Amino acid sequence: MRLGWGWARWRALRLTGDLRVDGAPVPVALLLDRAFAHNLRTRCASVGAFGRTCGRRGADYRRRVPPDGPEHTDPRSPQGSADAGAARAPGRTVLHVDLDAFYAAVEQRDKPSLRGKPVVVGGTAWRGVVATASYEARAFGVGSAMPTAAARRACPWAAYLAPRFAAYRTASARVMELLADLAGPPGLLEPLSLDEAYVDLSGSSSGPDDEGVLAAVVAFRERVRTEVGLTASVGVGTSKLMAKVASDLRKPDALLVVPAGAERSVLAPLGVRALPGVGPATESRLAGLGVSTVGQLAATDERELVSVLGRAAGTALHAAALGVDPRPVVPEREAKSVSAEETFPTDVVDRAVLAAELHRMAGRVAERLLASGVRGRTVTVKARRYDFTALARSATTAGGAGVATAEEIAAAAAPLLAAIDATGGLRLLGVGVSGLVGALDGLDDPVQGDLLADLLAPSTLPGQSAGADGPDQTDEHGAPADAPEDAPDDDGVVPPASARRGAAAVVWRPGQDVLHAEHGAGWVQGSGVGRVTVRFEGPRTAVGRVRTFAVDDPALSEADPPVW
DNA sequence: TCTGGGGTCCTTGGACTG
DNA sequence: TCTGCAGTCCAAGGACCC
Repeated sequence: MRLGWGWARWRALRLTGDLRVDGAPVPVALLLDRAFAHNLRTRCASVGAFGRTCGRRGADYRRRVPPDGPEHTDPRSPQGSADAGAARAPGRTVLHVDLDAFYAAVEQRDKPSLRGKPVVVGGTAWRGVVATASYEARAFGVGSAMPTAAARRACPWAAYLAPRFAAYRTASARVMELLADLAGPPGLLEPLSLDEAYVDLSGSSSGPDDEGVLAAVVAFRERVRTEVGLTASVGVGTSKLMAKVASDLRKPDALLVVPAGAERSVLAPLGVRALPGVGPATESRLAGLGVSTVGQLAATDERELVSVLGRAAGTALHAAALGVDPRPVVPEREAKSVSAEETFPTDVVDRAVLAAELHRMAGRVAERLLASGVRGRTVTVKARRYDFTALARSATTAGGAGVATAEEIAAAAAPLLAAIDATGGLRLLGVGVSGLVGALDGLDDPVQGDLLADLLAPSTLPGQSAGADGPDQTDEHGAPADAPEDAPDDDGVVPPASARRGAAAVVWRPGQDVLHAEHGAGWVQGSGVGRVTVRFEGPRTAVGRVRTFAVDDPALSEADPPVW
């Protein structure tokens, strides 16, 4: 790694130049804050060796890159991004944030005795896999999706823990709040999971290596460290693809910037698995074409890729290999399906037992559908046989009503289960609902009466209603979570911070319909009588719906006092 | 050796419809 | 009335992600 470096004014060690990846020079800007720079010096003999500390993924990545590396045509100077940044046109600035070994890191944070020791979070039953392994455990070859039994053989002295999702959700929510602060009014925030998110800062920057952006990201990482007690890897680039690749490239606890114009030269030496969407099957097919690196993929005729991978994957992968990814950062994404499934401790043959399990899981699905205010048109029963073969049977309900209750789901699923051959036993059974339609869909404004009345009811006011079913409202120390800084809502209106968070139990009664959202968080926003936005959030963040209604009711306009 | 749970998206092929 | 065709919907399965 040939680098120039210096302490930037935001208290970070800034390294710029060519990162040599198995012989191929890759221009990058790498920002290390003080704490990580210290770790780097103490853990590694040289900067060039620090990939060694990154665990299994780093080792896999190196194996996939051929020793001679692909052709490299980067015209940039070793001085790197800053010079180049001044010469190019403004482009998108996208961040990918990934909390390092998230579940295990939360456990180590909350249980000091586990710090510095191998920790494995996942299924602790005989049939289970690893959800997350701490980096100390990864050093022994334990990785995600590995069977728990295999992990125990590889690292028997690790602490094996069952997941504590409530703690993870609390930590994730706090990090997302910090990210929302980072994004600011012009930025877009797209959570992907509890531990990952994209942020689009295009509106506030001139490019990925804009100094203002980098200072803000360094400050964000410091807040994650001090306020949440976790570390985050951040990639910054001109697209989701480049941001994601950058954050994966040097985790954990690193900030890697790919300047505009450097996309192809950064991607070219990487193995094809570095591209999101390339798994074992696609990697194998590409190997059949003699393609093992992204550079080779970029040089492959797109028609050949389409013939092997299909139209969508072929064209998308070819574009990705060229560093092209136009996907926008989308702040609001509605879930498209809700499902529940379970692997039995031992294979089940008894039809009555299977039916009872199916009904129980239908109840779990129904709870989440109701909490999110949606119904589903298609019911799918999924099974895995004793020999691990998987199959699914689905049916779409006639008419537009769909299903939502446990009884409706179970009734639709029963004939699908009956069509499944359970001879020899099933090891897994699941039921899901897709083709979701919101209970609020198709209704015209204005909404009268009960909706707003319920929103204004004391039990729904933020800070007054955190019931047992509400979301976690405390930080990791049990103290009340801070409200985020005031920020304009959709209409540019700034409601009081104290009114923006709450565990609202929203009940809506337009006509005969009743929508309960008390199983999730009802996040109430508003700018006064006349407009109310309700964000329904289910038990999983993936299930969320937002609707805005104009409220046209003279009686309500006299509500005393308006909440905000 | 053993392989979770909850998702998304895509492809393929058949049925249906105009 | 029959056939061909294109478009759409649906079912099933595969691949991938975290």
